Parts: sequence; structure tokens; C-alpha cells
Amino acid sequence: MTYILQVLVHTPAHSKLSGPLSYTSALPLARGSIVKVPLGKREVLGVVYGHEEANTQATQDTPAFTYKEIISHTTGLGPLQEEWLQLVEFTSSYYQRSLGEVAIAALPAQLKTLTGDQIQKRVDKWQSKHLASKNAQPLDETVDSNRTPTLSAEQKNALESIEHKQGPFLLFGATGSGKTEIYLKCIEALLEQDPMAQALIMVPEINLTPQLENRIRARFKVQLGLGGIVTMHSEMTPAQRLNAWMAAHLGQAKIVLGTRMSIFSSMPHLKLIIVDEEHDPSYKQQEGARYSARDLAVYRASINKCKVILGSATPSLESWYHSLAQLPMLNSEAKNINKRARYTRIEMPTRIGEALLPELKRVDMNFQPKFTRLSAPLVNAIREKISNSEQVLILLNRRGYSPVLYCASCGWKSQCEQCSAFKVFHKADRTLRCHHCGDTQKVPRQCPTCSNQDINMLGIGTERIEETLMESLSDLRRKDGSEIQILRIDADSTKTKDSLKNQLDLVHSGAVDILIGTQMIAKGHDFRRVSMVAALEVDSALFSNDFRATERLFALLMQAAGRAGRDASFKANKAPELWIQTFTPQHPIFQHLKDHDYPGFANAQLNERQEANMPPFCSQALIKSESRTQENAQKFLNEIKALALETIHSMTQRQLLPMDEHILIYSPIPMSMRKVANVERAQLLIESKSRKFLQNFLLELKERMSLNHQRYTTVQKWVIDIDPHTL
DNA sequence: AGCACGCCGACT
DNA sequence: GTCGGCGTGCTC
Repeated sequence: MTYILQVLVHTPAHSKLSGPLSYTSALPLARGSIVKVPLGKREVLGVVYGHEEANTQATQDTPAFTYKEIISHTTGLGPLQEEWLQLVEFTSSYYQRSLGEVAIAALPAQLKTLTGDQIQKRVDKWQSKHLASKNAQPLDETVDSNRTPTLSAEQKNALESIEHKQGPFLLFGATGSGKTEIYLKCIEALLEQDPMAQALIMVPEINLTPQLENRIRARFKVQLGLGGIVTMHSEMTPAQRLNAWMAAHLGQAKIVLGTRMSIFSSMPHLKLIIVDEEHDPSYKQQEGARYSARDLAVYRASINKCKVILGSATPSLESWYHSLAQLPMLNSEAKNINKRARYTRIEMPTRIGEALLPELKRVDMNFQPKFTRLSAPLVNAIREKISNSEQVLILLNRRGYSPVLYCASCGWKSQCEQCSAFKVFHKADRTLRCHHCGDTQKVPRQCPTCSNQDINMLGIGTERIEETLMESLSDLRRKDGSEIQILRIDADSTKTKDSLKNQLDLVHSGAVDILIGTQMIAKGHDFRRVSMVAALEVDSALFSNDFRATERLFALLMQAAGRAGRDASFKANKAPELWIQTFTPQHPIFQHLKDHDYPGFANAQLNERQEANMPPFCSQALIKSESRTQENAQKFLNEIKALALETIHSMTQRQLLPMDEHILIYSPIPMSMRKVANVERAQLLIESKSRKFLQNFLLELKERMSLNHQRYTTVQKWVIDIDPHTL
């Protein structure tokens, strides 16, 4: 008997080939089976999507098409489960990519290169190893799994809610309020109740949060054995990824800890999903299928009928909004709408132990001498902390020495020829570097256009702050008379593999007094002896074109402040301090920050978003195009716009859309980074009050586009970004 | 997406 | 004379 299988293969999103392809097979392989199939001259990985008995006679309207036969199917690895396929289907349709692309991208790459036999060997090897480690229950080491901390009343209430309610849960807990302990307790309870159960924990970037992994391993190592806990992130080797994936797929890994990619891990007994720091932008994939792993987590929990916990001290406005049963009414214009709270909010406002909330100090830069980089009050405060053997953390989100070079006599600037950006002066190797295309040149000794010897620097970067501090604190000594140590951590200082970890270890060990860095140091890491955090140059985020910039700044500053004063044994008789240098100290964000009032901030933001009809009060999609010329990039989008208007008209006529303007098509504009590496970029924003209508509309728009596919040749590349993060 | 075929520029 | 650029076209 011959069967015809529909197989998902990695085919492009916008083409005739975007659907499942048909192959013949001697076996009626189950949906979800992993197979190898021929495609053109290649042999590719595929996932069986369905099968039917072959019709011996080709029907009239389907001309006989000679299908190729599948090459092999992977024994030893059972089929991917129905819920997993459903997640793939949803991702594919919601984010407008082909089923095959989503499915194959979600599988470990080694499945493509290894033969069926090789995979079988891996499975056998893995299973015997796993069994061995299971039998040898480690009595070794100083595992203190029984030593679980006593829970606060807040934590007890939180656990009770999670146990008795349905969720999804928004765990809104201050930094240091013990969210991690809640996660661990939930997993504990789950495994106790069902030893087969699997839990998925997602974190924004695993290398920035090794503490969580350590705590999970410490807590569950004995119970689960080595293979019971696996991690998944992009820095693992292909072999490691395959192993972790198999462990999860075969049900032996009970805990999967990973970055956004792990939302697609095959977990047949998935019973709990946790999204830590759910507000973090890195949950949004920026390539291929541009999914939000956080949103998919909520969806996956609903199809798996399992619980999902979104945790954050500064939730995304979307999640916050979903946790409200009623909109706040702070402005007269705001409408008080009663709505359904989709998420159950659980609050844990109190920091555990003696840790005090940071105190906000604003330096009004309007009253500082012109071009001041580090204000006198800030420098004095730093001196005081250091001489008191405390650590200081300085945040500046700009690496390099100076972001722009400028010639005062002719007006030359260090513009990158290939990008709409300036080349940044890096003093360490005396180069001018473009941070967008990577182009690097030696720094000119004189102005390239007028030969003026005197080139000015505009603005500051982390390198320059490091230098400035070294100079202004050169006389300062530690209590024991030794020299103070300043360390800079940014993408430049952490190029080699373990350098980030090594540098962070230096901070933890106390060898460093002042740590200067970009955003990367604000995430996750506990610097226990840090008693002061200073943020420089924050104003640009307050006046950005991107409506989410304020939200991101607030989260960053709250998170940075949370780095400080976490050491219970650190006898801080004073609260830790968060210093901000700003030209707009009266900006409302700072009042909320001072009061540690996230709800106040979020509610004010929600009111603004409501008035301006921005997310979460509308859904957005962004079509981006790339071309040699800006004109062509926009020309393409104008064609799309015309097609979109036609589509709306037609859909309205067919009553697929309501009569009034439910879909709003803006006009093409250059992207905020309009040129990168000599490629001009433009974008077209599409908006709707209704997520469902927007989806339906985009589906039909895409269909119409593929009908006249050959027409779109003016453009090199185009993509649809659903729920874009940055505009 | 890959991968081939195919037709024009600078090199062993 | 070949190597190799990326435009065009095809893959169940």
C-alpha cells in the first residue's frame, strides 16, 4: 500500500511553496513524525503533517503529479505531539510565516545533518546514560535541597492563588521579593503531584542570569538527576542542543530552562510554564518568524491546559493591561472601561530581608556647568561610597569614547558612508567604528575635508566615562590604602567567550569598586555590595519617537536600582541610592520611580496610550522593505498600500470586515535607522482596534500579494512584523 | 530558503 | 582563455 504524506519542510513564507508538500510513503506515518525527504537536489528535514491513502486514479481536476518518496523516518524519536503542532500552526498563521519554516526552525539543527541511524544511536546512548545516572542516586555533595527558606506571608498567598486559580498569572513582585522561590515552589509542587510532569522556565538571556540556573540545579539535582534539568539557548553547541532537545522530547527532562527559543521545545508532559522578567524585549524574536515567546507561552499554556506564570517587577504594559478588570482613570480624557481581566495578578511588593528600597537622587543638569559629564554631586557621592568600601554601578547606554567627531571649522561629522548613523570614536584602538555596519577606520589626525587639526568630540560613551572617573578619582584610595579599581563592561570588553563571566566574577569578588557598563549589566545580576547605581544620559529615551521608550527606560532604571542593596548581610544602615542625571527632573517618570510606584507609572502610561490609540488599545503590524534606494523601498510599500486599500474595500463588501474603518493603513516612511550597510529601509504601519480583523486582513493581503508576486522586484527584501516592538 | 543555471567582468 | 559576481527560476 502506498500512502501520500503531507510534509512540512523549510520553505519560504511568501511563495507557492509555502504549504506542506506531498510525498509517497510505504507507511502511514503518524502526524508529527520526523522524516527526511528529497527537495530539489537536497535532502531536507520534514515533519509529517497528515497522510492519506494514495488515489490510484488521478482525478480530473488534479493532474497526476509524480510525488517523490520520503527517504527515511526517524525511529526512536516518537512523533511530535498534537499540541506542539498546534503551537506551530498558530505561530505560522499569527506571524505570517510558512508552517514548514516555523516547524523546522523549532527543531535542533543536528536532526538535519545526522542520519536516522546516527540519531537512533544518540537516543540509545542518551537513554543508557540517563538510566545510569538515575540508578546512581547521588548521595554525594553538599546538596541542601531540604533547606528551603521560610516563606513570607506574601509568598504564601501567591502560592495559594496559583494553586487554586486558573491563570494566566501575572506575578508582579518587586526585585528581591522572592519571585524565584515562587517558581521553585510551583515546580516542586508539580513534581510531587505528578513525577512525569515537565516544567518550562524561560529567561531573557541565560548568560546574564546564571543564578537562576544554579538555584534550580541546587534544588532539584538530587530528585531529578543530571538529565532531569536541561538548558536551551543559542550559545550551546549543536550536539548540546540535540541532547537537550531529546531529553525534553523523550520526557526525561522534567525542567527545561531556556531563552525564547525554548518555547518551541517538545515537551510531551508540559504542565507549567514560567516566563521570568516577562517584560524583557529579548522575548521578541527579531528574525524569521518574529514571534513573542511570552505571548506564545500564554497560548501554549492554553492549548496544553496548563498554568503559566509571567513574572516581573515592571510588567510590560500589555500584561499589566491584561491583569486589570478596569482601566484607571487618571486624566479627564481617559475613559473608564470595565473589562475582563485576562490575567490573574498576584502582587508581592515587599523586598525580603533587611534590604531597603533605593532612594532616588536627581541631578538637574540645567544647573551644572555646560558640558558636564559627571556632575559634582554625583562624583562626591561616588567618593563617599568608595571610601566606605561600597560598590558603585554606572549605567550609560553608549559604548565607545565619543559617539560623534565634529570639525568646528567646516562642519564635518564622522558620518558613516554606508549607514544613516555616525561612526563612534573608540579611543582604546584609536578607531572610528560604525556600530551598525561594522565599518572601521583609523581615527583621522585632522579633519578629512578641511585639514583642521582640531577635531571636537560630541557626547560621551562608556570608555570616556571610565577615563574621566579615573582622572577625577585618582587621589582616592580604599580604606586599606590600595588603589581603587574601575571596570568597564560592554560589548567591546566582552568579545571573547568567557570574558563577561570573568568580569562579573571580578565584581562579585569585590575586586572592583566601580562598574561602568551598558544595559547588559542592569539585567539579572545581583551585585550584592553595590549600594549606589547612577544612570547617565537618560533624557533621549524620554523624548524618543518610539512610544515604548519610556516604558523601557522605567523598567531599566527599576531593574538597575534593584541590583543594589541585595546583600542581607551587608550592613546598610542607609538605603541604597539610585542617581539620575537629567535635564528634565520634573518628568513624571521620576516621581513614580522615586515612589517605586510601578502601578502609578503603568496606569499613567495606559491613559496616554488610550488617548493616542496605541497598543495595547490597538494591534499593529509593520511591513518593512529594503532596497538600494529609499524611493524603491517606499514605492514597493505604496503598491502594498494600494493593494491593502483594495483588500479592505473588497473584504468590507463581502462583509468580512465591518463597514467603519477598522483597519488603518498609514503611509510608507523611512525607518528610524533609514540606511544600514548601504541598504535603504522603509516601513508601512497597519493598525486595527481588533487583533482578529487585523489577522484576517493580513492573511488576505498576503494572498493577494502572492498572486502578483512577480511584480515586486523593486525591492530586495520585505517582511511583516506582527506586534512590532520598535517603530 | 537553498541550489542551479546563465550570462558578463578581472584574473591565475 | 577560466573564476565568480548575483539575477532568475524551480523545488512535492
